[in-house]
Amino acid sequence: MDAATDAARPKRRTRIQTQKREVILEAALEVFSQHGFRGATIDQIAEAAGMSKPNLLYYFRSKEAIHVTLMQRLLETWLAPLKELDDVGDPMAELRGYIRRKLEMARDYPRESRLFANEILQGAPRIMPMIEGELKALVDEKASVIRGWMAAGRIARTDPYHLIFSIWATTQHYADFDVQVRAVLGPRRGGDGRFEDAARFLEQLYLDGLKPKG
Amino acid sequence: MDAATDAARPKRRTRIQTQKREVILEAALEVFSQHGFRGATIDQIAEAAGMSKPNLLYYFRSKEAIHVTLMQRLLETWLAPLKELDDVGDPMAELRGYIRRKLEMARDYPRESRLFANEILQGAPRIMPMIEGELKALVDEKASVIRGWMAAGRIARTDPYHLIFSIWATTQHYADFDVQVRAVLGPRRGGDGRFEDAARFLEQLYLDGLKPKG
DNA sequence: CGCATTTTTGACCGATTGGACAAACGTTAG
DNA sequence: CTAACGTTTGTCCAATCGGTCAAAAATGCG
Repeated sequence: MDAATDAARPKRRTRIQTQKREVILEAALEVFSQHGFRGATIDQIAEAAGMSKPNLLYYFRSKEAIHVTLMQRLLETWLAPLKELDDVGDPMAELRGYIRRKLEMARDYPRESRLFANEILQGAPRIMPMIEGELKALVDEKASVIRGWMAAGRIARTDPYHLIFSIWATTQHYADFDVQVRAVLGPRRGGDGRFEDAARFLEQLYLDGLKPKG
Repeated sequence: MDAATDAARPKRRTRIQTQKREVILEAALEVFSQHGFRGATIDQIAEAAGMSKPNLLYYFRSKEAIHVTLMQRLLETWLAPLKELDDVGDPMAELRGYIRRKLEMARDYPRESRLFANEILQGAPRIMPMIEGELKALVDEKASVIRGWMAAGRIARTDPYHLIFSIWATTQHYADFDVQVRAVLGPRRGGDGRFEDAARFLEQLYLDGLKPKG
């Protein structure tokens, strides 16, 4: 039951090991993000990686080890946009930039978003420590930055945590609920332009809300 | 591979059948929402329903039949808040009411929200027809209502579809990503008050956005 | 080359899964 | 009582799962 920590100490790795582990992780991202952890099978991942199951298990101890390694790498990518939120920049421009970056990630890395969503939905059984650790620490830090902006009267006073949640929710929605979004918008409005439409809408929402001008 | 349509034609049902099917569906909601479709086992559902596996399979043909029946019922509950959005009411009050109702559903029926999210995440393999049918039709109708409000200058002009998406995303987030929300907020801010905090934040966001008063 | 190490594979295993089935049990109407 | 029908269960099965293992194949190296 102990967490399979393949990256615990820096093991010596041959060139082939490094390569193949990369191939496996890419294949696992594809499979896990489509079927979830329990829904995915080692055979599927092995096939997607172009190797036999025992061969795959030569590079990773277990299915869980693959998943843990994948989630660790993912979290870095995942937190990057928030890390860029800069204390000294213009508040509204910083927030707009953050929303734009998150929306771009939903567009360009939907598999990563779904993998993450799947894990959280199941109660984060394998990554809770990372949530309570790195992720919470970063959010606390940035919430504090945002609170500073509010105290200085540079943006409206509100709850910075729920502000961050709302940005996560609205942007990741376009990756996690993609099939629903496309089905509802239909072929015309649901085509390539939907991310631009979303960006325009969110910009207006976070800027002025919905109250009519006047 | 044909959809198990237990409710296709109105089969005769004894009192016991009606009762037990209800018990099974409640148990299935609990189990499916926690582990997803593939992660859940018939044994788990049977145990949660207080009966043996063969007994459960006497009332439902298969695991998939349970899931389909569950999703059909769920969709009704799920669309109810949007159905209440009233053309003739005050636009901002109507939208605020809709957000409130959706947030209450996230608070009071998180299992239903997670079950739905899980299904969409996997690509909606079992409920795509309902998404493209009932759900899309209702959204189209209400988007048209909202567009009417915009044309009349009663709320700001923007994309009504993405407005609805953003309300879904921000409210359901508190059910689907609950463990993350609670972990980030910590025991103090993540307690019972988090839904009221969220309601206050969202009300302000949808009303005025984040621009400082000036 | 020859030897050691790394990589790959086929065969196999125990556990779990969704589901089938017939027999047993309970209930009710005649 | 008893025949008919609805309900429940124990047992079983084939398929699939994650993972092991020993042996073969490939590779690196002096």
